[in-house]
Amino acid sequence: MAAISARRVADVIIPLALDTAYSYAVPAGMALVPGEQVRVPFGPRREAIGVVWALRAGDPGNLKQVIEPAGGPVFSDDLRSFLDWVARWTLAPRGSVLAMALKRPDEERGEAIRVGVRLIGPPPKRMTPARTRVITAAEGGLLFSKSDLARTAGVSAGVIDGLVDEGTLESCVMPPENLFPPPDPDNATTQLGPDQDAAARSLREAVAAQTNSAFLLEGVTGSGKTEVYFEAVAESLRAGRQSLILVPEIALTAQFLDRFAMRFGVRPAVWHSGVTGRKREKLYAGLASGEVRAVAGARSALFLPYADLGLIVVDEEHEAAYKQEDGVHYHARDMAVVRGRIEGCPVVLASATPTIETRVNAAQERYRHLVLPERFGGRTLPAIEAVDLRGAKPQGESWISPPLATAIEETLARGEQALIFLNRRGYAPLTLCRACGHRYECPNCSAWLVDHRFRRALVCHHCGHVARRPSVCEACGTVDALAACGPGVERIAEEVATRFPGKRAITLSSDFPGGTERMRRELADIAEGKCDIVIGTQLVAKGHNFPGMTLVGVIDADIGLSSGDPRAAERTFQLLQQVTGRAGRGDRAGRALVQTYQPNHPVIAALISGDAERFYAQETDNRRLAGLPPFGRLASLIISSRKREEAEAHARALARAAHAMDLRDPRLTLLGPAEAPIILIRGRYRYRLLLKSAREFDLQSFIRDWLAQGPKPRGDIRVQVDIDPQSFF
DNA sequence: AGCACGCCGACT
DNA sequence: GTCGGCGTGCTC
Repeated sequence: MAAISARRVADVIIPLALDTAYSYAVPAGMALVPGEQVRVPFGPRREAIGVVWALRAGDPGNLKQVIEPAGGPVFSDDLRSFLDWVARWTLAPRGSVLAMALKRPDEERGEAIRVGVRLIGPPPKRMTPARTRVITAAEGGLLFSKSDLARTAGVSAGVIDGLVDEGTLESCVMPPENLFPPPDPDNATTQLGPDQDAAARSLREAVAAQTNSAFLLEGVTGSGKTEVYFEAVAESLRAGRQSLILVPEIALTAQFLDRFAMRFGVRPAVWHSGVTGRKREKLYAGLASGEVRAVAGARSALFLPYADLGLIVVDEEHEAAYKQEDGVHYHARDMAVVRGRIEGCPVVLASATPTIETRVNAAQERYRHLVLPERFGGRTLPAIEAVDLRGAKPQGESWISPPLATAIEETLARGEQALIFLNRRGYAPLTLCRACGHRYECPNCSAWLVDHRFRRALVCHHCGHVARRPSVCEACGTVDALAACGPGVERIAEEVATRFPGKRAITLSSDFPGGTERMRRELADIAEGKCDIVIGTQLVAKGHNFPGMTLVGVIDADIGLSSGDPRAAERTFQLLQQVTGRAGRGDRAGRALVQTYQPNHPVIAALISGDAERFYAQETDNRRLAGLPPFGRLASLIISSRKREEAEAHARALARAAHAMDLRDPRLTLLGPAEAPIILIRGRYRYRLLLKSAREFDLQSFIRDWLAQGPKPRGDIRVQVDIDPQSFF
């Protein structure tokens, strides 16, 4: 009938750093649908697997032909629109964005055949105790996997083989294990409080309506946010649709998965970049078929090919881990909102400390704001006091002020635990020579080298450069004249050891020797009260629970306040709020002492007064006045090269190009090159040019033009664009 | 990302 | 003469 339709052309995107779709002739008789994966010839002697972005009738001319369909999940219209949108927003080639969704499962190996056995025949002629146990365990004729049956009967696999030979057991092929048992929406065991219930009802209604909307679900730790959004997940399950719960990388813990299992009877499918091999294949297949109903995943889970997405939750939406800073630069929280809009499903952003961006979106009613006002257990917040270091400066090599030292003594005397927080790894942030004043700087980044006494090394915290800690000054040759300046957690540990002899102290930082396993054991020890003092970096502020801490001491609350980042104040406030919030046990409120040279700084003052709302209001005003996000836009151009001079020269050339284009537009400011330090990451020198513009100005088209008209990167130079998180409603 | 082409210096 | 270093540009 329709012989003409045989002349079809497929526009294919290849998962490489290419933005253009390439057209291929579809051979007569090959059935293809848009979104299907295909194998195509690519270049003189290469084949590639790409995705059919569009199919159209047309003259194939002398186009190359599609080789064959390549199997795997079909990329839905929604998913392709989403990938197009992300590519446009991030100014990345579409192929690069596709590559994030198309990490091909490893070449499929044949399904491993699992052997199962079943009781069928008469007992064997010769009975033994081991054989009796097996027969009893296999009672009922059900199919058991060989290894399971051997384990439950307490015998070795040989006994089972013997029974198969006797004809008592029959061996057969096990059906493949169901890796993704369906969660049960009606498995709830706990009752929600009235506030939780009201919030849950709003979310359930939005999920049931199957239309797009965004929510900010705000509630302090312990207010039961998770239980509330679990109700939205349950509603999505009842509707037969899929749910995605995005969590910051560190939060994909057994703890979270068990909590999910408690509510739904089974754990959710898990996604992060470490999921490989057969697990990954199965997840892809299960997502495409709709069999996988709930996924908990890190930010990259946002790009998976869901068959029918009914809900996206972004847990801890304020977490910086949602921002991807290499390859395609994107913010998963914001892209989640966009995917929800395209898929037509609700998006829930949950946090105890929402970002300013999200607060503003809620205040402007782009997001619906659901608030859980109370701590569920009714636990009181700790009393927070400032220790003004201008008056109570510790003497000499000491960093613990007299008031803090006294508080620690009192705490230990009551047999309770104390947490000492300093967000600085290593022993000392600066090393200099007492004889000539020479400062040890990173040869790559011009940052100070941090003394790591435990490792006997000077380390750059920007690029990871490591040098042996010298005994002779590299500048003047004086022997043993190096002086450590300022404290890191290792140095605090040293002070704790001399001040509180006989007490057990543990230092927790990302340098923790012995890996995750040892860290887990130490954390368990802390929870059981086997430790008196914990000293830690921001690692102790998130994730791990310290049930018995009654005192928190902050050694230097001013760290982070003077950085040029527009989010520095907000981040510092949230970090300090989280860590001081660790003080207190179930039975009574704790106490937090915060050492600072700037007790009147808005961040410190807000922390002490506990008036977070006032702080956020002030900070929002500041952002508005300064034209910073979310009221203005920020973007960075990241110029990177293996050669430092190349990166620097290109940054200068781009800055000159901006002036040549007469872009001294008052709406747009170019910061740098002087303001930005060069840092070395994974062997490449990175240079950031910051661009600031007024809200209505189209930063993206400007950058696109600018990059098109400015100097072309030559050789090894790469230019990447990082558009600041925004609102999309 | 590959892969070819091309233009240079060092070798059988 | 040609082998191979890697800088540049293209892939329907």
